[in-house]
Amino acid sequence: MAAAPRIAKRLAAWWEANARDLPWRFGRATPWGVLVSEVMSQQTQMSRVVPYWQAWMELWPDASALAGASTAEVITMWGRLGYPRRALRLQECAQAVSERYADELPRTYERLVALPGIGDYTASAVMSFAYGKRVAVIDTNIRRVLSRVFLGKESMGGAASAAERALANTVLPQDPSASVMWNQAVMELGAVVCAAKKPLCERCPIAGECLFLESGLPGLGEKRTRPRQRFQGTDRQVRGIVLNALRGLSSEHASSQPRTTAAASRAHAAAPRSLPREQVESLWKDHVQLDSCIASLDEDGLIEILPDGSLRLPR
DNA sequence: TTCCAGTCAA
DNA sequence: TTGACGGGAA
Repeated sequence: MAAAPRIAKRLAAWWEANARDLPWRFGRATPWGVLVSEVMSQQTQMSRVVPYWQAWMELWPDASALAGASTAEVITMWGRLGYPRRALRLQECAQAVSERYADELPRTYERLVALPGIGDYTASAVMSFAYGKRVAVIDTNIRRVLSRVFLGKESMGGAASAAERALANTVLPQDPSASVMWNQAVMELGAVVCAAKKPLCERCPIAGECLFLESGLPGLGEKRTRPRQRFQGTDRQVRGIVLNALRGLSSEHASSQPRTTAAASRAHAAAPRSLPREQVESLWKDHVQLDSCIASLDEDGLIEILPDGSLRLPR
């Protein structure tokens, strides 16, 4: 770890020259905007997040604005970002911030992590990126980079171990401002250079300090997470199909892309229509699975089932 | 096929 | 600790 200060210096220079120009970076977003970007980025590539974040923040610039939106509109604006329960949690989070904290995002980790949909990563990211506090951020990129550089091996799957957290805290620069840049730079390096399967070591600013490279990339690409569930034919796919059909109902201008402000206004004004049972059944051949998914969507609060069996987004 | 700025419930 | 939870890109 003695090399950490030297690595931090190289990384800082690399960050200054190579940081992607994302709209919520470089002090251009409010703390709430930063939080929204982090929630949208959970398990989702940044490149896909940008247009959604811009449309979202234009429509709902602060927590109280989002708190006052209809659930149907929130789900519609979430579009095809994936994991739509995140949209529900984000609105619940907005309502909590609006009501409990007078529309001002809390400034402590403990209060942030207590909000709906905000876990350890997002709370830490907001503390660091929005408030400039010295907090170790632990995400999949940082875990991979730190494990490779300082331990010379791949990080294991599953939850971050105590050892990983200790490492992250040990190598984090003492100066708060430097710690923020460190978090962002390490994360960025993991995203664009120190990739999971094909690291671009020839373009890495700290290749000369990397124990993993020095050891010959032992176990690179080795399966270290449990096998992922196939998507085709799963409940996740069916849920997505049902939800997408309902999203298309909210307004005549519905689309899978982030809508314009004007179109969003019309969606807000229009009462969400419902999808007749007959059309619901045409969505998926296996009706047992279909009904199971409809029930789970209902339990999640993502849809409503009307007495006649038709479906709609919650009002 | 795998991976991606994770969170939550069981 | 494990499984469920979207969808798209390489």
